This record gives sequence, structure tokens and C-alpha cells, in this order.
Amino acid sequence: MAGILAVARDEFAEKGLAGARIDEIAAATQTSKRMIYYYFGSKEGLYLAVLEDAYRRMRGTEAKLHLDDLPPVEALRTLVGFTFDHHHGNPAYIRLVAGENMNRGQYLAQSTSIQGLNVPAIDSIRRLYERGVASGVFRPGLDAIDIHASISALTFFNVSNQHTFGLIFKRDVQAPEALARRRVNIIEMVERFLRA
Amino acid sequence: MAGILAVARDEFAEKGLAGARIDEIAAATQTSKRMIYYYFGSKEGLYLAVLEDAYRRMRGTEAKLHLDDLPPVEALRTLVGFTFDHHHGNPAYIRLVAGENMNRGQYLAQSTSIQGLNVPAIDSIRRLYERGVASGVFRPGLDAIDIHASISALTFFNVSNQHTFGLIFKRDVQAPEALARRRVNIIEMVERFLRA
DNA sequence: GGCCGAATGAACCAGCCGGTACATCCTGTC
DNA sequence: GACAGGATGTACCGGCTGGTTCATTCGGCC
Repeated sequence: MAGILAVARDEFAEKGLAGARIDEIAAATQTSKRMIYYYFGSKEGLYLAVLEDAYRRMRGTEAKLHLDDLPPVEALRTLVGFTFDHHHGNPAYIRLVAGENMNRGQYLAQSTSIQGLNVPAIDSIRRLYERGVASGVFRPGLDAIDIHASISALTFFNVSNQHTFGLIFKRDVQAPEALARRRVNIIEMVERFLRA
Repeated sequence: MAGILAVARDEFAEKGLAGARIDEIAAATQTSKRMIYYYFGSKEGLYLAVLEDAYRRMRGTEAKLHLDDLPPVEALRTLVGFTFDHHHGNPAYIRLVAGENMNRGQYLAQSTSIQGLNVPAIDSIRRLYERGVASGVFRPGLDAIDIHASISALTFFNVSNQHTFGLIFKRDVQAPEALARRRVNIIEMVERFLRA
């Protein structure tokens, strides 16, 4: 059943909800289509299970960061770099989230397990930011969720829009040097935004 | 035929290439499905025509900005604000681009009319940035395309990922106050990145 | 009027695809 | 070994959907 979920994740990430084929998922699994419906009820049910699993995993890795030992600026730079690396290393997650936004979040909205769960990254940001304000390196008045939005936007876009962006500007966004340059620029950008 | 394109744009923006239905497009048009195949050959042909049209329109509006009369910092803030407003006001364009990235850009890559056309926004940025460096308000060594990537990322994400983001943080990203706050923060962020 | 090519309408089709009916088979329990 | 309930395999279905066939009409031109 974990196997079904893994295969389905790849298929849904690859083709989206509408483009994914239950038969394809079944073929790539040890089990049969019959079993998929037995366990998940419907294509949408399977899709939702995949979504929930993806978000749960994401939160799991976020929680592993312990930034409280680092000075505020270092903690911030580590968080942004980590987020960049994580998104870059998990294109399936990015595609899943992008696809669900194409669905206007209507399936995630049905999830009972996702709602009401706090996001570790926000708490990390809040603590690090408040320490920075207290020590005078960060300017006051900013909002942790807004900071998170900026970090997410910059790192997410770099993966999610790599294809059209690369085509239009004839730039291989995934080339190691381009990636490294972009990474330091994003970190720099976020730091400058918080700096007093 | 322009009517077909307009209807198809909405349908593809709404459901993506896989989810869109030719019959639905035909039904919403004055013409018939037969005509769609007569003019565009295939579903993919129609989709590509929609994509090309969307990019062409985007470039058209970009070109209308004349930032050369403004001092560098003002020009930058105007450009970012304009991009924010444009993306916010054109969700269909955002969804089309997001959808094409789900296709890994394979259809845009087939376009002969898109490739080789320069993007006005990049030239605007380059000129304004160089003026700023010359006058000492911007630090040297930055890349216009990288700046554009940051502006796009921040403004694009705010529309493209509004649904999942809103669900997880229980925040209505589209509420006027939230939008206005995010707008000034993004402008501020880009300016601080360039500032000497 | 007669010709030609572009434009159009209506009905149709073949394959795909989500979902199911039905019968069967394990596994544990008493 | 009888029973119950969950797990599975097979074969099938109905409708949707991209795409087509074929015949017809329209509009300009000589």
C-alpha cells in the first residue's frame, strides 16, 4: 500500500490529476487496479492520499532543522539555503503542489489531516526573527508568514517555472553554476530584506 | 477564430492541457468542433496557439512601460508594482504558464514564434539597473535576468500558489489588505536587493 | 451560369479509462 | 473444519473524447 502511494505520487506529479492514469499506476505496482479502488475508493481518493503524504513528509524534514543554536543571520541563511536545496531535490513535491494549485486547492481543502497542523518552518522563522530583532540585526515590524512566503516564492519558482523560464531566456536553470549563483542571490535577498 | 482562441485560453487555463475538453471549447464558441480541427489541426495545435498568443500579449503590455523617464529607484519600484498588478490581474496567464511547466515546456519548445523574441522587461531592467549603478544607488555586479527571475518569482508565486498557501496558513491571500501588504513587501525586497 | 477552393454541419467512430460485478481465496478464530 | 471477513484476480462495461467522414454550402471570379 505504501508502494501504491509511491507509484501514484510519481504519476500524479508527472501528469497531474487529470492526466494521470489509474491503469498506469496499477501496472507499475505489484498490486492491481482492483486493489487501488479497494484501498482508496476512487482516483480522487488516491490523489488526496498522495497529497497528504507529500505534505506530511515535507513537514517531517522541516522539523529536523534546529536553527536555535545558530546566530540569527546564520540561522536565516541556513533556512533559506535548506529550502532551496530541498525544493531543488524534490521536484515531485513541487509538481504536486503546483498541480493542486491548478485544481484551486479543492482536494487539499477536503483533507482533514492537513488542516490544523502547524508548519514547523513558520515557528523556526518566528524564533530566529525575534532573536534577530532583539539583538538589533533585524528590523522590527515584519511578519513570519510573509517572510516564509518570500522564501517559498523564490525557491519554489526556481523549480516550478524552470522550463518556460529556461526556454525564454535560453538559460539552463539547472546547470550547477547557474543554480549555485541563484542560490546565493536568493539567500542574499532574504537577508537584506530582514536586515536593520 | 479569435473567439475560439479566447474560449480555448479560458478552458486550458482552467483545466490544463489534459483536463481541457475540445467539446467544451466548441460548445462555448459560435463555431463547431469541426472548425477547431479545421483551423488548428489538433488539440495540441490549439493549445500551442493559445500559449503563443498569451506570451505575445504579455510582451505587448510589458513594452508599454516607459521607465526611462523615472529615476532608477522609482523606475524599479514601478516595474515591480506593475508586474505584481499584472500577474494579479491575469490569473489565466499565470495558470497557462504554470500548466505548461507541468508539461515541462514541451509545447512552448515547439513554438517557432516565441523563440528568438526578446523580452522587453529584461531590457527595461538592464537600463534602469545600469543607470542606478552609474548614479551610485545600486551596487554593481548583478545580472538583469537574475533580477527579473526574482521579481517574477515573488509576484508569480503570489498568484500561482495562492490556494495551497491560503489553505495551510489560513490566510486569504487575495484579501485587499493582504494583497496591498504583500505588494509593498515585494517592492521593498527587490529594492533592498539592488541598493548599494 | 459554371467553376474552384475555402468554410461548415451532422453524424459517427474507435479506443481509452474510471469504475464495477462476481467469484475466489487467504487468514485467523472457535 | 466451519465460519467470517478481509484481500484479490478476471473480465467486463458504459460513457466520454479526440478525431474523422462525407456531403454541403458559401463566396469570389471568369
